[in-house]
Amino acid sequence: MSLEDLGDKGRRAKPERAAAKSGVGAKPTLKTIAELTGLAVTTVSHALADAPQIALETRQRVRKVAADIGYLPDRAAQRLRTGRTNVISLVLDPHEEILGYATSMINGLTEALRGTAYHLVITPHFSDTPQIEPVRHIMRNRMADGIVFTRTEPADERVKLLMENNFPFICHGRTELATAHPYVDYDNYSFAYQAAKKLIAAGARKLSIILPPERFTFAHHLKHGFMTAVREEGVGFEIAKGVTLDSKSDDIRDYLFRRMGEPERPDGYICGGEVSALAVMASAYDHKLELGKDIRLVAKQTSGLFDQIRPRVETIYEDLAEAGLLMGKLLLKRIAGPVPIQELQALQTV
Amino acid sequence: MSLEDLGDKGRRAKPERAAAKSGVGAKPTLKTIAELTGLAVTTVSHALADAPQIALETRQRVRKVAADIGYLPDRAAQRLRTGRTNVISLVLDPHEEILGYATSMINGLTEALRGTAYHLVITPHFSDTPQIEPVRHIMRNRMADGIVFTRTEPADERVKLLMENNFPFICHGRTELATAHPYVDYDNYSFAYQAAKKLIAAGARKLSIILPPERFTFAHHLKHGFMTAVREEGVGFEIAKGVTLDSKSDDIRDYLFRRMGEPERPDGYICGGEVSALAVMASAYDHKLELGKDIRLVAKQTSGLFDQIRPRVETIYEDLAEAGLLMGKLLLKRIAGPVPIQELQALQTV
DNA sequence: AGCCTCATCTATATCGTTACAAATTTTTCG
DNA sequence: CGAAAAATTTGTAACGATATAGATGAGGCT
Repeated sequence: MSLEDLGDKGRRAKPERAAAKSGVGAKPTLKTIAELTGLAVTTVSHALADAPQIALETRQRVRKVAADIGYLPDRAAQRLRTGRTNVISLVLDPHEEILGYATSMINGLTEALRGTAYHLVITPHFSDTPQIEPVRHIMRNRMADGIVFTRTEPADERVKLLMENNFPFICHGRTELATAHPYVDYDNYSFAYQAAKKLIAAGARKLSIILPPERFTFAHHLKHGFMTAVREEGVGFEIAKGVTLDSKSDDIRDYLFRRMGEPERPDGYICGGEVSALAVMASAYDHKLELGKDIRLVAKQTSGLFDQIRPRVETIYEDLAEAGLLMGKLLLKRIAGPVPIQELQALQTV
Repeated sequence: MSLEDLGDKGRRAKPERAAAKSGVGAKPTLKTIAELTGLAVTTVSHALADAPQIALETRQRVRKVAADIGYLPDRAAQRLRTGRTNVISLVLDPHEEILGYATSMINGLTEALRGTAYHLVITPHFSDTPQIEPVRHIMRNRMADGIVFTRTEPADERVKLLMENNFPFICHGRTELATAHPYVDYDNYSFAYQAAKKLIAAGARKLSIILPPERFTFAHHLKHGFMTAVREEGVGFEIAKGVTLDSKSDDIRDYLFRRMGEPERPDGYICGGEVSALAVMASAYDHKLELGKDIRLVAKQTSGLFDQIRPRVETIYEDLAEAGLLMGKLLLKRIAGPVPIQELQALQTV
C-alpha cells in the first residue's frame, strides 16, 4: 500500500494519476474525462448530453473515452443539481397477503425500468400510520420522481394529493373521482361476472363471493360484476360476511367451514385470491363435500400455483407482472413529460 | 403569483422570505433553519449532529425549529458530500419461483430499516448477465452502503469480491470458503434430516428429495441432511434427476408423475419448496395414490399456504421474514462499523 | 491591564454535476 | 483583408450538506 503510494507519487503529475486511479477502482468523474481529453468539464458534460453546440467529433471522442473508462454519472450530484432523483418509489403495504402479489409487480416494474437510469425503491407503508403519509413524505422531500401504489380506494386521498400537485404517479386500481387519473387496473367486474356465469353454467344455484375490504374500489367492481350476473340468471347469492380477502386465511376457512355446515349453503364460490380459494377447498374437504359436485369454485389465478392444485379448479388469470410492467412504462412516460391522461390508463382484460 | 412576489419584495429582507417559503411547501434546508434561528449554516449542521462543541441550549433550540418546520436533510447533498448513500441494495433474481420468497424477505428488511435513514433499493439481476455484475456495479459506483443477496454458492464470487473490498454485505446462505463471512442461513441440513426421519417414522421405505440446483450451497446441505438420515436408517433413497426446485412447476410434476408410474417408486418425498410439494400432491392425485398411505410428504413451509392445503401435509417452517429482519439488522450493524464476523452470522434453527 | 484558555460559533472549501453567460476560435463574405 | 456571424469551447456559480480550520468573546490568571 505505502510502497505503491510512493511509486505513484514518485512518477509525475496529475493527468496520469487520474488515469491510474480510474484504472484501479476509483470512480471516474467528468473531471477524469476532462483530463483525459484535454477538454473542460463543462464541455464534457455537454458532450455527453449530446448537446448540438458541441462538435460532433468531440461528442464522439468524449463518448468513447467515457465508455472506455466506464464512466457513470454520479447520481447524488445529478440529483442535487437537477432535482431529478431517478428513483421510482413503490409504496408497499407489508400486509398484502396475496401470494407473490408484490413480487410479481416488482418483477414487472424492474423489467420496465431495465436499461433506464431509474431505480426502484421500496417504501413501506406501516399500518400504524395513515395511508397518505408515505406519499406525502415522498412528494415533500422529493424522494422520487414518480410513485407507484396499489389498493386504490374510491376517493383515494393519495390520488387527490398527487393530482393536485401534478406529481407523476400511477396506481393499481381506479378511483371513483371525477377527475381522470393514471392507473393500471384489472377488469374485476368482468372477472366476477364471468366467474359467476361459469359457476351457474356448471350447475351452481346459490353463489357466494368473498370480497376484498369494502374500502377498496375493486371490491365494488367485483360486487357489481357478481350482482349483475346473479340478477341476470336469477340464482341465489350471498356475500361472505365478516371475512374479506384480507382476513387471515384461517379465519376465512373457519367462516367457510361454518357456513358450509349451515342450511341453504351456497354451492358456488368466487374467490378473488388464491389463498381464499384454497380455504374454500379446505372447508369443502373438511366437510367431505365433493368439489365440482357439491361445491363449485372459480378462483382468480395470479401465479402458477393452481396448475398444481388438485382437484383441478377453474381459474381466471390476472397477470400481475404485466400490470407492473405497464405501470412502469406508463409512469416513465409521464415523468418524461406531460401526457394526456387517457394515455396513462390501462385496463387489463379478463 | 406576481402580486405576491411584489408584496414580498416590498416588505423587508430575507429571513421572512425563507419563513414564508418553508411555510408553504418549499423544502426547508439548513439555510432555512439558519435564517430562522439567526445562526450560521455550519452551526445548525453541527447542532443537528449533536456536536458537543455547540451549546446545549443552542442544540435544543435548533432541534426544535427543525422539528417544527419538518426539516429533513437532503439525501443527495449528504450523499455527495459524505459518500454515504443511506441505501441498502437487495439484489433480486426475478427468477425466484418460491412463492413470496422475495416478499417475505423484503418485509423483514423494511422492518429492520424502519426508523433508520436507510432505503431499500431493489437491484434486479437479469439472468443474461453474470451474477457478479450487479454487485460489482453497486460497489464500483457506490450505489449503496450495503448489499443483500440470496442463493449463495459454495465458492460464491460475490462473497469473494465483497470480502476482498471490505464492502458491507450479508447473504442468505453460506459459502464453503475458508474465510468466514456474514450470512443468515436456515439450517437446511437439519430440515432434510428431520424431514427424512419423519417420513421413515411414518412408514416410508424409499425416500426421494427434490433438490435446488447443485450450484447453490443449500443444495448440499439438504443433500447431506438427507443422506445422513437415510444411511442411519438404512432405507432406500433417490435424488430427483433432471428437475430441481427451480424447474418450472409443470416440469416437476411431469417428472414426478412419470416416476410415480414406474416400479420401485419412492414412497416418501421431501420438498424444499411449496410449489414442488404441490407438484408431488398433484402427481399422487393424478395416479390415484393416497397421500399419507401410498405416498408421504414433508414440505418446507414458508407461508400460510399449507395451512389451507388438504389433505394436511406435514411441514417444517422456515421464517423468511425473520431472515430478512435479521439480515437487515446485521447489515446495519456492519455498516455502523467493524464487527467481528461471527457476530454477523446467524443460523435459523429448524 | 495583558495574556491565555475555554466554550462557542463561523467562514471556506468541497463533493460531481449542470445552467447560464461569456470567451474563444473558425468561418463567412463584402 | 478585416469585420461580422457562426461554431465551438470555457469559466463561474449553484444545488445542500459537512470537514477543516479559524474566529469571537467570556472568563481566569498573573
